[in-house]
Amino acid sequence: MNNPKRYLITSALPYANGLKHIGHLAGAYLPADIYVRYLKAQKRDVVFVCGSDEHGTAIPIQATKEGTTARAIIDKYHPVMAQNFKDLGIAFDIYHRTSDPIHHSTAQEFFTRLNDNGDLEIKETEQYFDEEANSFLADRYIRGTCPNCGYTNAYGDQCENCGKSLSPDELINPVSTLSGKAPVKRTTKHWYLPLNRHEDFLRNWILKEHASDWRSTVVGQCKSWIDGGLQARAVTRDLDWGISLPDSVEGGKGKVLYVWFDAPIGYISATKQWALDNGKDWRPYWEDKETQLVHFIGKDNIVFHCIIFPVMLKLHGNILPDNVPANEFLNLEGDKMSTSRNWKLEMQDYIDDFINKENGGSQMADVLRYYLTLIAPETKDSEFTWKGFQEANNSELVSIFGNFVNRALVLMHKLCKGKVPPLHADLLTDLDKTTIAEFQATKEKVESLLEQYKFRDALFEVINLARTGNQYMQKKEPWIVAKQTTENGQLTVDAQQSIDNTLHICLQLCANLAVLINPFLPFTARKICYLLKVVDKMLDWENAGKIKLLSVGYSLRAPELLFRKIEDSEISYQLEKLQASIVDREASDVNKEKIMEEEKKSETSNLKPEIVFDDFAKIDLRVGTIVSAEKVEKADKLLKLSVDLGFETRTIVSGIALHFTPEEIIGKQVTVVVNLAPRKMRGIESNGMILMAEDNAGKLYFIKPEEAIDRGSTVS
RNA sequence: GGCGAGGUAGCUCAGUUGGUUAGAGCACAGGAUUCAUAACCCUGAGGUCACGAGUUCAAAUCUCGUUCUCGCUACCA
Repeated sequence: MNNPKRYLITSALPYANGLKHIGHLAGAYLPADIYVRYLKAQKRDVVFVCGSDEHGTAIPIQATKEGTTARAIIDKYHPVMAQNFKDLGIAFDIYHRTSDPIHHSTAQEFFTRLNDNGDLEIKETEQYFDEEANSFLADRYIRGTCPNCGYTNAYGDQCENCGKSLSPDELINPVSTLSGKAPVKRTTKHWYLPLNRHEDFLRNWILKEHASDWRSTVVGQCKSWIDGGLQARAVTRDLDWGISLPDSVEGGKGKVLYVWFDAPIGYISATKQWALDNGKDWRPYWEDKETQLVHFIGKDNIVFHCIIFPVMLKLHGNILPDNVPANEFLNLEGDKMSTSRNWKLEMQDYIDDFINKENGGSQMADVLRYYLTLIAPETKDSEFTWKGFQEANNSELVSIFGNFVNRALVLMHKLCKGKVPPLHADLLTDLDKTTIAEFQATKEKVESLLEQYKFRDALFEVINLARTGNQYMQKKEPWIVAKQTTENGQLTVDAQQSIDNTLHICLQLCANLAVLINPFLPFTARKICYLLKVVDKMLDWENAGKIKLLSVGYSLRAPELLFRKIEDSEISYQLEKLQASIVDREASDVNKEKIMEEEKKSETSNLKPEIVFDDFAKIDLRVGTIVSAEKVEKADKLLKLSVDLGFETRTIVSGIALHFTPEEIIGKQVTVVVNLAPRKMRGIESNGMILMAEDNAGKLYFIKPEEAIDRGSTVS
């Protein structure tokens, strides 16, 4: 969109169940903030919204973990996250929260409109129900054995141990965390968003219209989803934490909006609240086609912001995003960042260790902003290393940028009496002119790159201008020129004029640097303004490229350093701290194992319901011998076995391929449930089930007779 | 297993529609300098563009295969 009337910029709503790390910052918040600061410096009409995502089942779960209420959890994390962003210079126009009444009403209205228009479908499904607690169970309230790694305490939506995402049906031996009992299946009614109806729209909109201006990772992932077949997606849940369905909806009692549905609507309600606070009208931002909507997110959020939310917006009659510049992931010191594995650098930790220290201050926020922009995962996963952080600071921010500003000010005080020297226009050399021309050239490059969301390259251009400044100063050598004195020790007129021109240009360059660096390093830009004794208004983007930002004869402040060096000791401290967190984690693993053991014990007292002998007798167990085994094609975990039971040889499909190779199990005797109803897996009919035992580590063992016995022997 | 993104100098990354000797910054080496935070400036070294075929006058770039990393997704009685 060329020259839109107004901009609406969003950053992914962080989930209010814990502190966020610098991967989140680099992915969704920092680039958005840079973009917004750039637009605002251009005096564009722009609103930057974000807020805490406070619904979903992880919140009450976290509450249980911390022994408190869901409300207390969000009230605890929301202000901390808001403060973290503020400390790091992320300047949202509003940092809202989805627990706010205005959000509840907005989300309910949104649902109602879609429902009234017939854009939702209602389906009845079976879901796990806890009879004792008299409640349907959200995925997170069901725990059981992970089918992937055998971890016995996996959640219904994801296994914390191996990270695999699950559905409750996949869990082995599911247990309700409310009562500790095994849940039962019960029918329930839910509203669905039929994405499948919108395939043509999505194909056209993403794969055609935005094939070239969206990032390839984003288009690729969307294509993958669309080609995979779009499914109707449940919009409601049986849960008590979240946004209730409107009372007017029949059969909606006890149900809430699924968090994925309400969260992005949070962008809208945040805009409403901002408008209320500022006496504005929120509607044009979401309804006028001349608004450019941009969502900044991490790659894990692509599907929601490019497929699901746009469908919702279209149905509801809102504008669609103009771009969704999703970032890839940021790794840390050679490994993926992960909250559960404790391998991370939280914003709070950085703030504590670098900003809120004696030698810290908000300049240190800019250092992090600088390095994260430098290594931003714009096209592929990238890596944060403490060594890289130190080098970026010491050899670029300190040595090139900070040093240029400092030497310009120091020389000015020494050679120009602390005042901005005049510019003798008739004496400008070619070098002076080309250097001045660089101001404007850099401005244009930065603009062009920022508008393509290429933040890393844009920042490089600014630093490069500082580098140009150093080169310029080196060639002009004002400190040498200052030695051209007359016999009585006075500086010659020529020499003074040369020095005047050189330093005038260097100082104007400093002012330009402040304007250009402002979107990236806002604290630094303001500090330069302070040193140059100009008001922040100078930072308006239209001033970039100009040579008349500072008035001749104006006296400036004594130089102060913009950045300090980061010592080796600070880096090694951080590395040790990171290593220590793993040790902690291992210690907590030991605890986890203890917990698991205790849970195992409690499982023995929490057995499955009692059955009578007849129930057991229904099961026909036989001993058989595996005569052949092969991997099932297109399945990682399945082996197709032929088992000789004496009276017949059967085909049985078993999910043990990750534990055993076909060769090593041929000839083994096994125990088989022979009267289990046949079931097709990956197109192959399985006629029975091999009995396996599983240890704490998730390792599988065959249940078999101590000595080889006749095939077909019964087991009872 | 399927799909998507990626693999380019020691490190972090660029390489537009295939077109001379593949680029930048940092780190490294040598030189110069001293206004400046042992900073700056100049010069240099460095890469079988993951691997193997193919198309072409010409391939980092296009096609096919192999392999590794990350993400999404399927199979688990």
